[in-house]
Amino acid sequence: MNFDSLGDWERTHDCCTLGSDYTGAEVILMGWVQRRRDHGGLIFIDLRDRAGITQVVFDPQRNAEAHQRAHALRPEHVIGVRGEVRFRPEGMTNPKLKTGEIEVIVDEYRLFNTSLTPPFQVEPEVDAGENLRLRYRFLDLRRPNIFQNLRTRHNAAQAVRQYLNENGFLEVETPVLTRSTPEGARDYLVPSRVNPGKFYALPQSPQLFKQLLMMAGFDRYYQIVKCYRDEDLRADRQPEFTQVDIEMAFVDEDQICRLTEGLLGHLFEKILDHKLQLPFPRLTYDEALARYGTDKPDTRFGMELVDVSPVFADSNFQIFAKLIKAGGMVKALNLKGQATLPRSDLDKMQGKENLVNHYDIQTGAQGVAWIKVQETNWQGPVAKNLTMGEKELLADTAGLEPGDLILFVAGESRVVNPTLDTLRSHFGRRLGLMDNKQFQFTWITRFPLLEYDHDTKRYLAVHHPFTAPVEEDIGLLTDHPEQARSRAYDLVLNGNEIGGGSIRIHHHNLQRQVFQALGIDEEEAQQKFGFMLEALQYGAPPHGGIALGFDRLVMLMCGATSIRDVIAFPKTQKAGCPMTQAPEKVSLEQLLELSLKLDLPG
RNA sequence: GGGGGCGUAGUUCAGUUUGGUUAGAACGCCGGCCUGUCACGCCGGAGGCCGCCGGUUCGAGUCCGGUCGUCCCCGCCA
Repeated sequence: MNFDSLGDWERTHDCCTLGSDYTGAEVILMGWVQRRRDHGGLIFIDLRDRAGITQVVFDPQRNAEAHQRAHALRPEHVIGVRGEVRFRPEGMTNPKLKTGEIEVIVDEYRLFNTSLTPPFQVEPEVDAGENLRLRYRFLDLRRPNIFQNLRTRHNAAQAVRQYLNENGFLEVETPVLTRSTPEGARDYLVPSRVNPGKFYALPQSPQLFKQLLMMAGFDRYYQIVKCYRDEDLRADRQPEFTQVDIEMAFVDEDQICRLTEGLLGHLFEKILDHKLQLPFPRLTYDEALARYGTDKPDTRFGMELVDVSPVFADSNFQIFAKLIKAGGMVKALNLKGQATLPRSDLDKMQGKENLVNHYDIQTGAQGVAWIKVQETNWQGPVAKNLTMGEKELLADTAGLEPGDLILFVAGESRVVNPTLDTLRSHFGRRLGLMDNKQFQFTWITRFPLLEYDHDTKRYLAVHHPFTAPVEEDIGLLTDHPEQARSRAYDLVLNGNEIGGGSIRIHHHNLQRQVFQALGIDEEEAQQKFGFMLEALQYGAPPHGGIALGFDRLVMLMCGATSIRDVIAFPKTQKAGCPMTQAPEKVSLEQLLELSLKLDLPG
């Protein structure tokens, strides 16, 4: 096959622009062959570029040679055409195309390149397995739907920059090769050739650097930045991901929340033409857990959890009564009007195995009890064991009406809450209460500062070790560290954690006190965070910030269900890239240079 | 580390429950015909290590064990 060179051709338009007001114009278009409809006589080509599709026509009477050659065109061949824009004949317009009123009749055509038959069809409606799509990502990215997502991502990044620039923020880059920090996620490590036996770590976030920028007096910093965490993947987790990282000096929680709300308001208006309701509602961590069973509630729908322990504490329903006496609780989920739910669905909630298999509940819950509330009687095994008074109390507490189905889970809070959270999400989705055109933000505040880790038998920072405790709780650090609340906040959107931050510690003594509570002794603190402790002694201003998960945010804005759909070249669940085959072995020479020796199991 | 789903033509899938002729469909691909199609149409054709290894069996796509890949989830993710 002979290829043509570009020659002196310059594109005049993209494949989305031309319409009836261009008729008669001579244009040059370039792009990929989407489809060929070869009538033997006329040949129609759908020409595609990133902007759209334009139909071009090869007519033997217009140019016999071009028409003859066009028989050989195949999907994904790369061509340029010079021709005239003309109206389509009466009744031949295609309302599905933006350019559907016109077509380009070809006077001259150049074949720039051919394509092998693609492993999957490069069309929006044809689905292909994700592994194949990632292996041939360059083809997958030609499809308009995934390209649109990345365009939205680009626009979103620009809108973020615009807003923050206008609000006095400086974008500052921080190192990607830095030192390993002992707290938090597993680090990605990079061996140092010039310092044998020593390693850099890729940053889990620019946390320390952005605080140091505040200490440097930069006042307002931001960065759209890659972060790296060597943990297992999920639909909304990649080993490298992007944060909108923000830090401000001389601010408290309110100011950071307001700034974030302004930023997101700007972003949603600019990108989706969607006006957000500001300010966002706030829930304390304790409230969120009580009402939704999770610290990242989906507030697009109600269906809140109700603590019904008082109903059962002294009831004849022995299973529940005993669990409560043992320090447990009974919480309920009132599914309004769902008394018609088939018995089989309820049977699938009985027993650990059923819950795992049918509801993806892996909390260790033994089962879910239920009552179907009818006009005259209440159905279900629980109802029989309740007195009239208990029934009244229950109806009152849970707002029961005829036609309702109420689900109960009893036990320790760490089982009850996540179980009901999963059930609430399950039915929220199933009953169509999760409208992904709706964007419900919620702040979650007042997280615990520390939590006890049973494995390492010490306290760990819930957020990170530089988070300030609530002032009146500082006294608790020595004797009841688990009771101290933090000045941390998360931002939740439709049940997804899309951001989090805190007011930081800016006093040397308090930082040492928190390290102490974390079981980090003076020597270790000096060795690992010495530079930070030092900086705190040279006039550190009050400061705080937030980091937004940019991938998740864009995912939700695009209506996607995985952040892989908004990342150009994402990784699979085993953190591999099917296209480049990364990660891959390296040569012995490379290892030697780094003073490394492999010691593989098996 | 653990639980669950999937793996069959280039692709998306059916077939596996209950083992038994030559493993099917659609789209795609190849050849031919076709001057108004746009999911073009019509005729013809090619295309299979049923993920891999082992076992049970007279016989395995189908049953059993293992393994690899992929997806969802738990743990983990300051």
